[in-house]
Amino acid sequence: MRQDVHVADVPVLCVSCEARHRGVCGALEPAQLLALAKVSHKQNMSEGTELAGDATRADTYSNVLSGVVKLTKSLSDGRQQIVGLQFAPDFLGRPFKSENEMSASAATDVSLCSFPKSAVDRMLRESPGLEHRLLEQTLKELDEARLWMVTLGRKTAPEKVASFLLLIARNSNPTAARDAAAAFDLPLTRADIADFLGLTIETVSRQLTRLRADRVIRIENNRHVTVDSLARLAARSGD
Amino acid sequence: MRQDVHVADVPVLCVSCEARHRGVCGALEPAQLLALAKVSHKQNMSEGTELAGDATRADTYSNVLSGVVKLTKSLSDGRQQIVGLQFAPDFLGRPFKSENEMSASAATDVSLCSFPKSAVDRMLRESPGLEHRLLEQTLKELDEARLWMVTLGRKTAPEKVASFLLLIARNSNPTAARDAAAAFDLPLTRADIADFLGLTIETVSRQLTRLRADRVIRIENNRHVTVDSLARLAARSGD
DNA sequence: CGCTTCGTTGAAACACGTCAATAAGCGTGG
DNA sequence: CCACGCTTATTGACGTGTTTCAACGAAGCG
Repeated sequence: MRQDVHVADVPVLCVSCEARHRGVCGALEPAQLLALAKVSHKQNMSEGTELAGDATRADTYSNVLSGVVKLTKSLSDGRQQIVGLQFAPDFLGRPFKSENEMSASAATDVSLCSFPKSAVDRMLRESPGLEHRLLEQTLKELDEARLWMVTLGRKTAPEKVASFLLLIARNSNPTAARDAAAAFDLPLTRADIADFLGLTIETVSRQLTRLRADRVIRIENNRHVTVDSLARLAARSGD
Repeated sequence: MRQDVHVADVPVLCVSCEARHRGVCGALEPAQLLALAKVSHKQNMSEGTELAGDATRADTYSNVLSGVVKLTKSLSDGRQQIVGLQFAPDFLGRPFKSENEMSASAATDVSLCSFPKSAVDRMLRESPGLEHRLLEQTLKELDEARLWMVTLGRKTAPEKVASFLLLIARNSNPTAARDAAAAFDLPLTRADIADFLGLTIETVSRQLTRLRADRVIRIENNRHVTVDSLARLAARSGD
């Protein structure tokens, strides 16, 4: 049985919030949670909304409550690379810097819980537990980023697409067995997938049809993917 | 004037150590530094030494005092990707995990200051300042990793090689002006550069000779590089 | 029902990889 | 100091996976 704080102590906003358990808010004392809830607000953004621009002033942090946020970096001539995907209950924002160094936008419809940067920064100074949670998430993201660097640098197009599908499959059902089946909606358009994998739209499309022709996946309505054997998909992911 | 702790309070080992100023040790109280120094030891490793294997037990952390450490990940068929380079005074090791998830090896001759994992983990729990430093370094590494993802995913071979040279140039002289000249030794072999850029040795070599033919760089003894104008090099790096 | 966006498919171009030979650097020992 | 062998780097010719360019199809939306 989980020892939970008495519900009466928990702000309404936070009662059923995932971030209070698995996210950074879990590190806060009831009093702190209350203080933070007073200045935070939930907001729903629709697909495509720009949440933060590259090199713009960042004055809020957020928790992702649902949906997927993509972190993007661009070269001057317009080439883009998605450098991270944030799922619930990930924390969004770069502590200790006042400028964003990448742009964040809603890959799907998302709902966020946003806080003024200053309030969180203050708590960060007062509450080591919060900083600890943040360190753990940051280390997790660093691990993921480095893992993806292998995909970007050393995998072939077929392997890249398989790796991407596996990533989404695992994220949409973290507890699924290694050799189970899976079904999920792709949170990204073909263009986004291409930007995430360092490929072109056309190559992504070709690899998807190839996986479909080989009966590794089925696709309905362009977005819904069914995988009968994750193991068979994993066998094509290179690692 | 820097307010420094009286030298008498500082362990001999640490007196002239860069990590005490710019590295994580700067967060420690004199007493903690002393305690840590008792269980730490300096060691010199020659080029090529394996410092930590993928999926092996990690029981020490280290500070890089000099030289360059490369962090590598491999696919099952032997393809390799360097996912990070650590320079002095970077901290080496993955807190909160007992297994390494990548291999670390000495790209050049390196000297390290190593500590038992348990001792640092204890201090981490007691000293929020240490965890803060670690969070800042981790965030810095995450920024760098994501920046490099753009290089891996979206840049051409000529741009990749130019980006690499810029990275090394900036790291060997962080204060150099944007349009200054630079001269440095490459800390990596061509094979390592290829593994860092997601290219083959041959392509790296060709791009280097092309930069040389275009008089952007000069190379002596395969390792020593001279750049007359960093701006001209940067113009070829894509961003 | 047309318009627009998104995805698929094909043919051709090209950047990078592969394979193979040569050259250069470097430590070792005569 | 040069000869030798070994490793590392360069260069060339060729092959191919991915991109590019272009046309077409499908789905969403006013």
